[in-house]
Amino acid sequence: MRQQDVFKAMADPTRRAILKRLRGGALSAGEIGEAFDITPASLSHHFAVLKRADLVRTERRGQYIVYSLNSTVVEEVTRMVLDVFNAGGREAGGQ
Amino acid sequence: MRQQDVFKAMADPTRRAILKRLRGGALSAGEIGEAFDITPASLSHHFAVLKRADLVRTERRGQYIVYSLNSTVVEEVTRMVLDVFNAGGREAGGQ
DNA sequence: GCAATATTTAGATATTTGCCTAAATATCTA
DNA sequence: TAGATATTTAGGCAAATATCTAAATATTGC
Repeated sequence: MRQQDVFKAMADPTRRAILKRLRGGALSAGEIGEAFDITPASLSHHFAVLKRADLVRTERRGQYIVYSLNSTVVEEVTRMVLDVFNAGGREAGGQ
Repeated sequence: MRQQDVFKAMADPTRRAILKRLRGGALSAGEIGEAFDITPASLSHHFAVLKRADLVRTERRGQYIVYSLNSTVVEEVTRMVLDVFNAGGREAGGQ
């Protein structure tokens, strides 16, 4: 999980909204897309960014592909934030 | 402190490195710049982004302009991350 | 006040990003 | 296997971003 990918992924409002939609549980790509006025192709691009950052996991369920939050994410992203600002006293660099 | 500005600001590796340089205490623009192979003008642009996100504060000290981390930042940014992933049980939305 | 130093602003250029349409791929059902 | 549905990939365009050089602004010390 690279800091660069994670922060880049979270910098887009649509992607943050996708993550928030997933807080309630796993959803298919189509179900996620219902909330956005954007083509499926563009959505798919955002999914790819979120996956590369390892913020979401996917699983094919028949015809659908189901997305869910990577459950370890909160802790890891929080750690990254603390790393940048040095809270927690560590000096180690996350890059 | 808008989520959009904060996450955008943190998405750039140079800006994260600037923040990390400031963990040790306040530094002038020039002192910060010593660590980067980039023109003062480009640095200044990054400072503006960090200031707009309210991640850093500035103070003129004679000829110099001194940058420091906004000390309330760690808590606020962490709260934003938790908001996106819903840790902490809140439902309220940070936009 | 002038020259020197520090920083920002303006304007230009190259890269990246987000979105679209069209086409490809995967799975289901008849 | 053919047709329908769900999702991704490819290719292109416009807007945003990161960088540069040059010029402007602010402050110090003589």
